[in-house]
Parts: sequence; C-alpha cells; structure tokens
Amino acid sequence: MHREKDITIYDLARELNLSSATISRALKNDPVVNKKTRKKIADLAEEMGYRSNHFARNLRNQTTQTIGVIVPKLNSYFMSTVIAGIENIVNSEGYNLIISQSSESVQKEKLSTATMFKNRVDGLLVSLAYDSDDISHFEPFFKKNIPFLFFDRVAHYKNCSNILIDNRKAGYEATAHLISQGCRNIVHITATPKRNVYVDRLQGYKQALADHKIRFRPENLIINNLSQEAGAAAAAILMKMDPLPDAVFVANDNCAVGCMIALKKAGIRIPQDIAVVGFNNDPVSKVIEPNLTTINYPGYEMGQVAAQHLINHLNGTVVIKTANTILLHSELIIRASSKRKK
Amino acid sequence: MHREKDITIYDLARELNLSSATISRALKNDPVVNKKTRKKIADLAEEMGYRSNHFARNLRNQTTQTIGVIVPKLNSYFMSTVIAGIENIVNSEGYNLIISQSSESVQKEKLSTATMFKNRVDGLLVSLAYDSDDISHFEPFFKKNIPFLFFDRVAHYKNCSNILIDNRKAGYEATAHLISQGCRNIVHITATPKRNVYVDRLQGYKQALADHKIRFRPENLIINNLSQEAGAAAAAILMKMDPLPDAVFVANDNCAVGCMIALKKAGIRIPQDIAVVGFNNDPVSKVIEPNLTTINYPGYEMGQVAAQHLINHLNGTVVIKTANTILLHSELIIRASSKRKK
DNA sequence: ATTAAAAATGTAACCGATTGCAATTTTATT
DNA sequence: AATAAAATTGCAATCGGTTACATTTTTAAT
Repeated sequence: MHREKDITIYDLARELNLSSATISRALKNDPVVNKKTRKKIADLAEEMGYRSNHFARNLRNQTTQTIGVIVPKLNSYFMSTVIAGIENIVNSEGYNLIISQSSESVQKEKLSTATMFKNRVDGLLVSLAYDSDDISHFEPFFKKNIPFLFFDRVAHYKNCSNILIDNRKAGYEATAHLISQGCRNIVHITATPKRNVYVDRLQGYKQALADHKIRFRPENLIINNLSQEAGAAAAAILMKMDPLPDAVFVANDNCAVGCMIALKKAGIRIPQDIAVVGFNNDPVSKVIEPNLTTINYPGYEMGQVAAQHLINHLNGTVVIKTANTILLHSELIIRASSKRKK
Repeated sequence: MHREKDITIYDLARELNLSSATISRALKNDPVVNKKTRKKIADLAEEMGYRSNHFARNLRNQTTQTIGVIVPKLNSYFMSTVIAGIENIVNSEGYNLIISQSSESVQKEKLSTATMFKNRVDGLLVSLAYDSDDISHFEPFFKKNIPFLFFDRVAHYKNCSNILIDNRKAGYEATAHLISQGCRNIVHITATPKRNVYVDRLQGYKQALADHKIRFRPENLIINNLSQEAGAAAAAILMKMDPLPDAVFVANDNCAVGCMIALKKAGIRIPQDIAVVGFNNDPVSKVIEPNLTTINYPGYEMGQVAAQHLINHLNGTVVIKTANTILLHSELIIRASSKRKK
C-alpha cells in the first residue's frame, strides 16, 4: 500500500535553512527560540501539513502519553458510562486511551495486563473481573513504578489508590429502607464474595439487620452471577421458600429486573408480596414496573475522578505516597418497587 | 519518578555474545537464525523480562499496529456492544485500539479525527455523529491512503466500505408488520434525516405504506433526537392528534420506551389503542410492558466484521479497490407491544 | 583435501525527535 | 569601538529495533 511520505522536522529545517534542533524547540514553543522564528516555523509546519511523530518522540522521551483501562465488560451500562468519563478527562489532558476488557475472566485479565505492559502505558486504570483473587499479574507495573489504580471493583494492593463508593453504607441504606417499609424476612442476592463491592454490600445488609434486631439467616443469601437470567432463576428459589420472603435486596439492577419479571409472571405482587431494591440505577430501573428502587452510583464522575487522579500523579501535581481511597457519593432512590407505606 | 531501566536487545546481545541483529531476528522467530540460538535467545529474553519497544519498532517500520474508533456515544447499549466486538477482533489480531467519542457533535468528531491522525492509526473505524453532513475532516486519511470505513451510521465517501444493516428493509418490515396487525394510521418517530439509518428507515416506512395503498401523511412524521425524554414529548404530540394514530414505529427502542411510558400514564392501552414498534432490541425492550416489538440488530457481530474487514485490508489479505457495502442480517422480533391479532 | 553452496551471524545505516553543550549572533555597557 | 553578557542557533549523540548487504561458519559434493 502506497503512503505519501510524511513531513519531518528535517524537511522544515531544510526549507527554512535552520537546524532540526531549532525546529524541534520551536514546535514546542520553547522561549529560547526567537519569537519571529517560532512564528515562521509554526506557519510553515501548518502549511506543509507537518505532524509530529509520536514514536520518535516517545522513543526518545521514554514516555507514551497513553493510559490503559481494563474493565470486566465494555457492554454494560455502568461500565460504558465510566469509560465515557475517563475518555472525557484523558482526551482533554492530551493523553491517549487503550481499552481492554477482561470479560469477567482472570485469564483474560492477565492477558490484558500483559498487553498494557507491553504497550508501555504511562498509567493503568483497572476494575477487576469477578473471580480475580490472585492479582499478582500487576506485579510488573509495581516493579517498574508504573502508577495504577483500581475503581469500583477494587483490591488492596501495595499502595494503590481506590476509587469507589461506600458499598457498605449503600447496602445498609438499601436494607434499612426495606426494614422501614415493614419487611423482616429479607433475601439478599449477590455475586461471588471475592469482589469488594459484593462483600461490602453484604456487610451493610447484615449490619442493618443486626441494628434492627433481625437475625441474619444464611439461607436468605443467594449467590449467582447477577445476570438477568440468574435473576429469573433466583425468583424460582424465592418462590420455593416457606414462608415467602417479604423483600429482596439485589446487588445489581439487571438481576433484580430478571427476578421481578419472573415473580410477576408467577403472580407475585411487587411490592405488596415482595418488595425489591436493586443497585446501579441502570436505565431499566425506570422502565420496569413497578419502577425499581435502587442505589444511584455516579459512573461518569467515577471515570473522571479516576482518570484525573492518575494524570495528576503522572504530572507530579499530586504525589501519592500512601494508599488512597476516594469515596464517591451514592444515594438511595426510592421508587415504587419497595414502597409499602404511604 | 524513578523507573528501572528496561532490557533491550543490546542487553541480550551482550549477555549471549551475539549481535543485536541476530537477537532482533530471533525474537521475530526468523528461520534464518539457528533454531538452537533462537531458543537460547527466547529463554534469556523471558528470564530477563525483556519487552520489545513498540516505539522503536514503529519508528523504524512506519506502522503503529493501532486502530482508531470514533463513535457518537460510548455509553449506549448498542455502541458499547459494537465496541466489545471490535475489541475482540482487534486484540486477537495483535492490534491496539484507540477509542474516542464524538458526543454526537461534528466539532468533537473533527477533533477526534485529528487526534487519530496525529496518533497515526493504521486504520480507522467510524460511526458518524448525528449532524455530520460535511465529512471533509476525513480528507487527510484519504490523502495518506490510510484505510477507514464506516459502520452503522455511514456515508458514501470516496471508496470507503460501509458495514451496516439494510435499514430500508428493516423499516419496511416494521411498518408492514403494523399494517398486517390492522393498523392504518401509523406515525413514524425518527431523527435528523442527515444520517443514512434514519433516511433509510423512513424510506422503508413509506414504501410499506405505498405497497399497501396507504397514503403517506407528512404530519405523521415526528423528528426528534430519539432520547427517552423526546419519546415522552412525542407521546404528548400523538395524543393531541385527531384521530388518534393506531400505531407508532419509532427508530430507536429508548425513544419508544419513553413514549410508551408516557402513553400508558395517560391511560392509552398498548397495543389495543396504539401499537408500538421500536428499533435496536435494546435490553429495555424486554423489560417494558408490554414487551416491545423491535428490530434485532447484531452489534457485536457488526463490530467484529468491521474490525476484521479493516485488518484484512491492512494485512493485504483482501485488497479493496472499490467501495464495498457489507449488509448484516437484521430481523423483526414480534412481541406484545404490536400484537393485535391472534 | 578442496571447493562451492548454504546457513548463520555481523556491520552499520536508518527511522524522527530531543537536548546537553558548543558556537555564533545580537544586545547592552563602558 | 571594545567587550562582556544575553539571546539564538547549531552540532551530534541518543532512544531501540530493523534490515540490506557483507562476512564468517557450516555442510555437502567432488
């Protein structure tokens, strides 16, 4: 395939009878170069369609101006919103973005991590896969002092910063709300206790029960992968329980919706028979009937904060010596699916 | 910030008392290098934690192994699904991905295009913003012979390939289906006629009417931005119409859902009073009640096909000389929102 | 053992931008 | 006008991998 030759600083230098060094400095607007010369060079560069070669620059500078992101799934509402937030900051700060998904598998996460390493990203943003408990694959980054941080699905690793919401508090509020509506036999549907988000929500759930003198019953805990299908399956389990639980707190809206649809099909009334609370404020929560009470969770902002935090670190604006946890605000949004009282 | 020095081929060469040329060849598994030597080098590279420097390589080879993607919005179900498909192929082919969003604005699209150009992507995948009619900002790619193609929101530009579904046919099927259900006064809600997807769906709608001897009435066409809110606003317009239309074909599920919620709130029964058909098979279509009849639209596959097509072109596997349109299959999924007959 | 052919390895220029240091030009001072 | 100081500009090495071409080593054939 034929490619027209690119204009380099040497072409500009020849044209203006200057040295490449002067061109290089001028293009970075280095004040050491005469103002008129700078203007002349900038104009010619524009005219000749010069574009700097990132590879020569990066090779020389040993920096890539690139940030890597690894997420469990790209095609989920929450994650795509986070990525939109990351993209917003990263672009406006003049960095590039390399995105990869682990598809909820540690194996793929390891591969993605290796790819990011090979690509010499300047920094890395990670949200962990469901089942990653061994996270030694981040060791190379640590060894080379390449900054990285976790968001949402975090881990305590060396002195990495974490950006997330207070899942324990959110879980507590969701459960306490159900209790305030008169529910006493509350089932919690969640995912593997390997991930902080689920562990913490569960803790909040238990704490709320305890604070209201309700005994925690292990059989009221359903663990699945939180998919919509898993929600339907969970509904079947619920309906076999005797007595029927009076509420469900699901760690994810999608699963809650799957569960609700199945319950409704079986003739169970929501919230009269079973009240439901979800998590994420996914768009479906406003579509399902009755509308789903849920925890609102600022994805876009989380992406922005994570990216900005990392870039500040890279720029040296903020030097992070110790582990650093940034908690974003979350809130309970009460809708019809859990309202039993006026 | 301190960074440990990286291992280079020169370090390996020194260690094994070989030349850097041999190391370079061996690491690419060039058969010209002795098999035993290759093994020895690979082992040492592994042991010393060598990683190739993409920048040196790219600088020398004048290729970046990077593909750029520009989409209107990252946080939409359809687009994030497409991107997941792209990521899948691009990664397995050993390319990198740079993703940028135009946020549905030509201005931002131009900026993104410029960024992609500066980053010297080897190829570009584009889905156009709502209002891009002038697409001259892709001219630099064309001039430098950098391949790019459009998917979903396409344009006929030079000899760029397009990857999309047959929107005309899909629009026809949606409308014909409503007619088959006994509807005669069908409103079409769509977006700006700048984008092929909306133009074609509209044409399909008109053709179906014509084929069934139904006169197209311009007042039955509502143009908005297809957001959920716009759907609610459109519902208000519908309800002011006299007589009330007996069906709506909406060019997007989200907007259809917004519309349905508003209609239901006003006591209008779906599908008895107004039948509704959407477009996209977004997850909400299975949550809204009644479930929404819609056009299923293979996002993941579209991403895969687009990426594979571009990479084949880059690899020279397929040489595309003329404009090339790849149509993916779409299908009407009939659900309760449009079923008026047994 | 001799020699041609094949296999393996090495040499060195190159990709384009950056930057410490040196050289030159301009400006300011006496 | 002479000279020091400041402002510009240039020289040349460097980043790490690639590859055309040259050289050396090994293998095969006579």
